[in-house]
Amino acid sequence: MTSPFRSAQGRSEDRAIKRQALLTAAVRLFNERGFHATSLDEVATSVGVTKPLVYHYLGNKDQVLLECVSFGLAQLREVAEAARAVPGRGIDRLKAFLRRYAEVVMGDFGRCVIRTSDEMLTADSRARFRAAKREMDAAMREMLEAAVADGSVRIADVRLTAFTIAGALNWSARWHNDDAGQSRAETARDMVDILCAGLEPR
Amino acid sequence: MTSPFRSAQGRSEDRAIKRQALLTAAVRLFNERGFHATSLDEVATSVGVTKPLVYHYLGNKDQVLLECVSFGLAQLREVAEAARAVPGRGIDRLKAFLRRYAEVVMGDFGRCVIRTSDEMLTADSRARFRAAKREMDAAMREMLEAAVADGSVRIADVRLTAFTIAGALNWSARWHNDDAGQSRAETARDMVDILCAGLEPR
DNA sequence: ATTGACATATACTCATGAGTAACTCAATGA
DNA sequence: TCATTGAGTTACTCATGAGTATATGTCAAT
Repeated sequence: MTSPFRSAQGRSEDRAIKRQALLTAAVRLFNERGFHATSLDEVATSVGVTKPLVYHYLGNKDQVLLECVSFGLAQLREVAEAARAVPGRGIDRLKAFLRRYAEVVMGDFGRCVIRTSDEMLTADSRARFRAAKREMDAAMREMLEAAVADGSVRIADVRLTAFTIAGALNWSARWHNDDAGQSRAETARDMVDILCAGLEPR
Repeated sequence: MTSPFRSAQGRSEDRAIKRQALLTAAVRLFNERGFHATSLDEVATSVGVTKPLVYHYLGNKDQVLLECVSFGLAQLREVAEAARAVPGRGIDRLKAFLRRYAEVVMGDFGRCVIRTSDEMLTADSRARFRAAKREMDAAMREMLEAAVADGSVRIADVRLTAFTIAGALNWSARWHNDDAGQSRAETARDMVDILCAGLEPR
């Protein structure tokens, strides 16, 4: 039982929870209807509050979107981080990375990263968005190169292979449906197997 | 030299040319700035005319977009048609199809197909758009199944493989740049090799 | 009790962009 | 030569949605 008199900390936790609820509502609507077709009014209403509150917690529409994609990109960064610690050969780390990458991309914030294209953001936010995406791309290439280096895969063109694999996984953000067919984890596993079948040396 | 007195046919050719010019201008801007961020005013101005003329030739904004994606999907349909006539094993037809598919997807109208998501269209147009996309998906699966049938590839899950390959190729619509790096044809060829390496039986 | 900080709402402003009415002008055809 | 048609324009209407000014209530600390 918590006391009804919330401490300063309690209040700021409260605020963080509300913030997150608003952010999640926003990202869901963005994914469902598209960013431009979603008004902040709708975001607010979907949580039972009014628009100015969205500005209070999250700022203007551009900032809301930036926050959503930043969150998604942070999840992807964590996935890369975690994959580096996986034991085994390069390809094992790579596969672990790709699987978890795909799982994130099928989630709310990951989907938003994929569906958001640069022109939706202001010049400022756009620069940060692109930088974070480049970082992910670099992480993917590094992992490919490490696997090449330890001989667990054979790759002619790392850059193109990275784009190809990323594209295949990213696209699941468009078609995967949680309520039908395989789960995210199953889908991710199978896609990764399909993609990596051609990488292992014969 | 054509006569300055254009015949009825000449005039309707003229009209078709102008129509196409407007459509191309529209698709380029949609790709560059995004559909919602592009006004029909800008489309008109980019060709040196005024907005009502766009309505005169192409109809409302939804119809313009539908026309763009229909054109892109028609190109893809042609590609599928042509690939069926390619001689050789199933995998040869498949590879020919995928290469040309990728090339289309890196072009103006193909890119627009990829970048357009359902919610941008009215319910009516959306239905037609989805139907055409399903048709393409079916074509891709058919080609995979044919290659499985004649033993030139081994595939565990045709549906998922189709999504995976399509995703990898579709994504090039997002990153490929005509003015830098490899040409469309080179890029397409190399992506297809990467993707098919894992399909051929060992 | 009083003050101040924060949460939340009402009720606006303002810009933008879709879509249209209505006009002009030129060529075509009877 | 006059009527018709189609190309193209100007100058609007109208809805929507981003963003804000300002009011109100509520809690916590003094």
